[in-house]
Amino acid sequence: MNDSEPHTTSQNRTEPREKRRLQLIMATMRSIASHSLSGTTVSTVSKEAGLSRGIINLHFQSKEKLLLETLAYVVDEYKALWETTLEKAGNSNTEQLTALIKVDFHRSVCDRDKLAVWFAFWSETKSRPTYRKLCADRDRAYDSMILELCTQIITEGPYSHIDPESAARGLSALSEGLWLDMLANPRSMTRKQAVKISMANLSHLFPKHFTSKGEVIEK
Amino acid sequence: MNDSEPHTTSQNRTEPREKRRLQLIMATMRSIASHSLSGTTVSTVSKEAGLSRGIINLHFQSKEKLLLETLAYVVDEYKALWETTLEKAGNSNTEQLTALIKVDFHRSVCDRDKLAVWFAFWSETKSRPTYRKLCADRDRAYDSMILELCTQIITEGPYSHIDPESAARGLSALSEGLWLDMLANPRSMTRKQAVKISMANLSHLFPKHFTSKGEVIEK
DNA sequence: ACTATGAATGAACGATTGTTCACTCGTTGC
DNA sequence: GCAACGAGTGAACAATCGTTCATTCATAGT
Repeated sequence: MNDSEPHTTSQNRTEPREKRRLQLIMATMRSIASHSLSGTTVSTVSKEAGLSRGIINLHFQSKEKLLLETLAYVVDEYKALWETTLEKAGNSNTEQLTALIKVDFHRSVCDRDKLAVWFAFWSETKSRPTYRKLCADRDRAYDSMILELCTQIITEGPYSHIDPESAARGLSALSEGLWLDMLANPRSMTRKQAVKISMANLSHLFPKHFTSKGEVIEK
Repeated sequence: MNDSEPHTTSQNRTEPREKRRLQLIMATMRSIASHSLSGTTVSTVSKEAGLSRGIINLHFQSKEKLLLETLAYVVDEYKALWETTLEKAGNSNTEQLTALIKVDFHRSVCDRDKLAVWFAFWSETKSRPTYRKLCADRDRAYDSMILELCTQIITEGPYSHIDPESAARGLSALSEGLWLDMLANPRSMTRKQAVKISMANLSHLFPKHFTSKGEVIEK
């Protein structure tokens, strides 16, 4: 009786509040990925969700708040994956750093729709302080953790010629650059290649800790 | 007599065609930087240029074409700087690679308005093939040159364990990631630091060719 | 000094934007 | 089975979008 509901299996007329909100956030990500941020309107999102235009103002007060919650969603998801992965990883600095790198290229992070969302908001941080605040939230935790690991590994090495700050910033910048390549040129940059490049970089930076094949050298 | 003309010194009523076009492209870059791409309208651009709304359709047929020419402008400027720098640089592979890295952090490339333009369009490449084509134009020349240099240096080293392709892609990804940091967080990432990080990376990658202080090792 | 030229303007257009709200309709409790 | 509730709808709104074009005005040629 009810046909052609895009992207949702069961389309009950009334869904639990939280489920609808998530559905709309997903639709927003798809819209940003396929129409870009400047082309994303209330119409494109609601059409993507298979619902009416009014639904967005019902569940989020405005389009702007929907966009903010969409950004918050990918930020929170990244942070959550990041934390659980770090807990599961071994206690050694090398294992933790390896885990951190691999999270960056985890399937759920490198989803093309999500990458489009990241860069859409990143590119607007200069003019929109609210976006910058949310992105900075992610950066802070990530940067301080990676800096701590680099500092400890440099002491362990010892790698007396390496500046911890520069090493840490270089590592995170490399991940971001590889993300951009995956977004802009997915055919020539896969998750697998990105991991390979990142781990190779680690082995050149800390040759006493990482092999050129991306393996960790046990003590 | 004639007061408050934004961003232009002499504001003759009629300017040469090419001068006006450039003025509008500059205004577009400032608008993208301060209002973001999704917030850039014909009104914001013309206001930034201190001219009327109709001026855009007069000199460019449409807003879309103005945006495309703005992207083409930064692409061409980057390529031109890139080529002249390469010509001026020494003949050795190390000097050329160093020159290539330094171009990426040249003052005119890392101008914050231009970085905003780069990322604004990059973030839309997924949904706009026209943008992707222009960006890919830059990438092609850059990537093939950097790959060639890496291949030769690896042979010279020799660095038998390094994959040229991965090394080249890692280098360009690092530059892109550092650009993003300069855009999103200009206080903690300066051009000077970016060069330092890039050159340090080079010294870890090719230790027989580059010192840890960013100097080239002469044969 | 006067006219011809074309660059620049800005009011007006239809289309589309985000938002509102009177309404419809499925669900739940009695 | 019926009434009460609330999630969802979509026509209508003012505002703004990109674009058009008759008009204005500075400049150059005679």
